[in-house]
Amino acid sequence: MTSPDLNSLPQNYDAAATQAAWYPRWTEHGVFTADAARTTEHEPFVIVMPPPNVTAVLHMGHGLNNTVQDVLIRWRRMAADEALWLPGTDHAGIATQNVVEKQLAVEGQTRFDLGRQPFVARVKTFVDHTGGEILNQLKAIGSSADWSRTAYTFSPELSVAVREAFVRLHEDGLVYKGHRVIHWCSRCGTSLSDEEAEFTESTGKLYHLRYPLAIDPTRGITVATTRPETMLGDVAVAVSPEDPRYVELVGQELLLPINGQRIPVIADSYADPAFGSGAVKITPAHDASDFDVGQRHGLPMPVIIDADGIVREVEAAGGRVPDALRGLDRFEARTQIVAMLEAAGALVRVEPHAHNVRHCYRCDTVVEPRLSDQWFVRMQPLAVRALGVLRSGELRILPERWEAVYVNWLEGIRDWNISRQIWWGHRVPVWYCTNGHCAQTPIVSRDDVISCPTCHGAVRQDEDVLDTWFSSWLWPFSTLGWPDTAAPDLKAFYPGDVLVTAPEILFFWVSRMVMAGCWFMDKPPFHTVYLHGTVRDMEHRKMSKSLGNGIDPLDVVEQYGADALRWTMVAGLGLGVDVMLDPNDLEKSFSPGRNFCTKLWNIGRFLLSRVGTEPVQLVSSIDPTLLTAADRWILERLDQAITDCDAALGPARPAQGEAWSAAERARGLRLSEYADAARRFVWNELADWYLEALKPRLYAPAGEDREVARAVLAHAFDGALRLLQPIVPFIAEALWQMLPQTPEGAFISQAAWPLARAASPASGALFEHTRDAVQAIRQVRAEYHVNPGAWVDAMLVSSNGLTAQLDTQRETIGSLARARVTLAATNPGGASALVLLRDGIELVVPLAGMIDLTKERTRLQGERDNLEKQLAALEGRLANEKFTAKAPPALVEAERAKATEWRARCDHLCAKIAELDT
RNA sequence: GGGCGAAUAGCUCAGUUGGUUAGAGCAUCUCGUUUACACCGAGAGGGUCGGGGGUUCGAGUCCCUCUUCGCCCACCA
Repeated sequence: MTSPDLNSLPQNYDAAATQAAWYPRWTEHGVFTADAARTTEHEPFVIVMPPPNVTAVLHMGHGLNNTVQDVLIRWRRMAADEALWLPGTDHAGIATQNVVEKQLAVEGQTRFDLGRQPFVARVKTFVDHTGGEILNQLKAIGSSADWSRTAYTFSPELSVAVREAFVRLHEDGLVYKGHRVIHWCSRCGTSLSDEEAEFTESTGKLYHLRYPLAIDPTRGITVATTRPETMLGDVAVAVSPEDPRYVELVGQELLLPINGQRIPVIADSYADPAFGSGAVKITPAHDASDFDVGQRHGLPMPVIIDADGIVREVEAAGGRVPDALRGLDRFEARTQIVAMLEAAGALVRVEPHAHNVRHCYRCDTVVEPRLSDQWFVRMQPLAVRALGVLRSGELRILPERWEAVYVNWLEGIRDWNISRQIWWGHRVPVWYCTNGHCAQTPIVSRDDVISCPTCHGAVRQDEDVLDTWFSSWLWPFSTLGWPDTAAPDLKAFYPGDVLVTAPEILFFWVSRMVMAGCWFMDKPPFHTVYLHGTVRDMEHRKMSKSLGNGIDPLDVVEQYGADALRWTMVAGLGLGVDVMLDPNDLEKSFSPGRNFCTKLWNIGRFLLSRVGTEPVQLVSSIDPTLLTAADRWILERLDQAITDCDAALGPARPAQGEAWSAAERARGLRLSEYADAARRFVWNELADWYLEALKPRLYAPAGEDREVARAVLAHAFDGALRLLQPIVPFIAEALWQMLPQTPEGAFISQAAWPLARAASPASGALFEHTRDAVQAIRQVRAEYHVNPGAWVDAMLVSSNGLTAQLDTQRETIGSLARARVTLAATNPGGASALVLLRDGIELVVPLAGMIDLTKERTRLQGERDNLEKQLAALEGRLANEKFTAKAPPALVEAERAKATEWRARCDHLCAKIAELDT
């Protein structure tokens, strides 16, 4: 595709230019586009992107999440799967509405000033103009999603799916309208689900109040509360039926201070005799537990706090709220009521109290439990199926420990409040006849209802919208065409494979997707949930806008390149482990990634300039006898790297049918191990050893051997780039395009994932001796401070049959270690340094005049002492009959062999030390 | 209150069913600009695997316990 001037490649990798050059080409050539028709011949591999909020701005959490997904999808794309990564955005009801409401506030307006239709139109305009920018930002980090399928939870298509799901669940008897206490955010003006009302620990106060007996005000019952303002809505005081202190008071009436209401003392096991006074005030409309008590006892349920958090008589509260308190904010009312209670002598005492208070997950306002009408989904039947697929192995969660959390949540699942009293979202598809005399019940409908089917009068649609998560839980199939079950994409790509996300939304989203998938599609939407860690700063605090400890991924892309960003994410990513980044020192966090790219670039720059553009032979077609020890070694290392990468990443899907076997269940998705294996190959093996060993051959005149060297080199680098492509796609593409064997018009992004060769008898073991020898000579040189430029003599002493083979390595060893290498059958002795290598080979470096006999003796003695200690332990083990009897025979055999070798080494060392002594 | 996880080199972490002399990256120290790379190369130092106890021929790995930290869940007013 490009015909580069290999001699003029810049010394440093130009990330910005490469990204700008290649991303558009990939998309233009449809590299990321999946095709349902091809799934007849290729296994589909599907990841649905967790849709970011449509108004979101890219942060490191997105960077991590999408890098992981991209690595997996690029891996499978190369492995010849029909890989689909389906992107999109979430309309994020409350969050998006809040953003626009803030804009309005600047203009001095509220959404009510605009009215519903104009407000929704305004949000839509806002989203159309500025929303979804995050998807473009994802492109900047190299995300290879199939943008042609970009979905949106509030699109017309997905709206159809949402209605279908609602209506079908209603038909199944799982959607119902309930009148009960729900979590209410008075700032957002809506109810919230249990998951959206987050506990945060706070230190409040516990107020002890005394309610006098109606018949004898000198006696009374003391109750404790953290929310004294709710006392206006108290309808009873509950005591334990078994509590001797109160047994005779059950059935009596108490006088509620301030408003003088008479409330009964009731017996209910909800009251815990061991806590506080053992008596608990009951406010059914403003506490979920109290609501249950109220239901059991048929108590009235006065609502005394309205939707805006203002204290007033809202419902069934006649006379309960004194005029003086009406219209006060709930917290202001608290202060007033406490003062009034104190004045009335009803405040026994106040003490500090640490407890958890629910807050709105969108705006952090203290949640008010409030009785109201809401739509609910009965979750238990759905949860049963979601539990079943985990138990059967059709679904697994990594890291495995999250499976217990998932099970625990599903087993204790409660009904899901899906209605929200906001305007931005899917309208509840229920219509009511406006004719008060008509018998028509609420109409739950897939299609808009224009008139009452019974009286043909006017109808009005339910005012509420649905929880955003009610659209996102359908995401794995609504994005593929559901409810049209004949949709080609749905048939080809459902169920998907892996879901990649953070543990925070396990309940919000993941569990619910599983439930929806099992209910509507009869299959879980994926077989693997991969929960990655959280991006944190150096103090282990979660990165967040409010803490100001965030890192903008686009800054990193600009300063270090997208590949460096991705490398940092992946290389540090142990399974489920948090990623620690330093917002005050980008260099510390991202230089390893950049350095790796620079290194890779320079490996390529040198290698390509030596290999050139002339065609190379296929390695498989080369006569094996022409391969040098180094050639055989690097080919073997490549095979090992491929095996290691495969083992770290896979299996991609359950091998046997649709369920994971116990053996497979915890395997794969070890991204850091994968990155490590690939890096080790290209840097520590290919560059550090093979390239260095090869230099003389590459600079030699043209000939058969140079052709072999070129072929092996090109092949090894090609393999390395393929292994690295999923992590660092830009630089991999740029370099791969310059390899002579790369086909015209091909992209590494869709090239084949490398396969390890079948075991070859031509082993690379000899080159290990070469490396041993080189390292030993270098060690001696460093130890004795030999002038770096000086050449030394080095002798390899081997009395066994390795001599002839070692002879072939003399030149390589010499050039790598700056040594004149000779071979001998016996150690001539003399003033020399000795290093024992493997297989009985000795390395002798005569350093006449340089050697310090005392120092050398100390060094050898240290080595011997250490070895003898290990040997003693080993021989002790071998002398233990229990060990030889019980340990696996193969292990015992290996230990025996080891003992023999160590004994020999010890003897060698002793002999040398003795020689130095004389 | 219940459940779960973590504690291994100065830092961030690997260590697959118990079985080589416990590894990597970064950091540190020494040396080096020899024709790919100083964002590099060569060499080195550094860990009684949180404490204690137990099982076992053998424990970083399994069990108990303690300490510290973290996460999830929960109606104790």
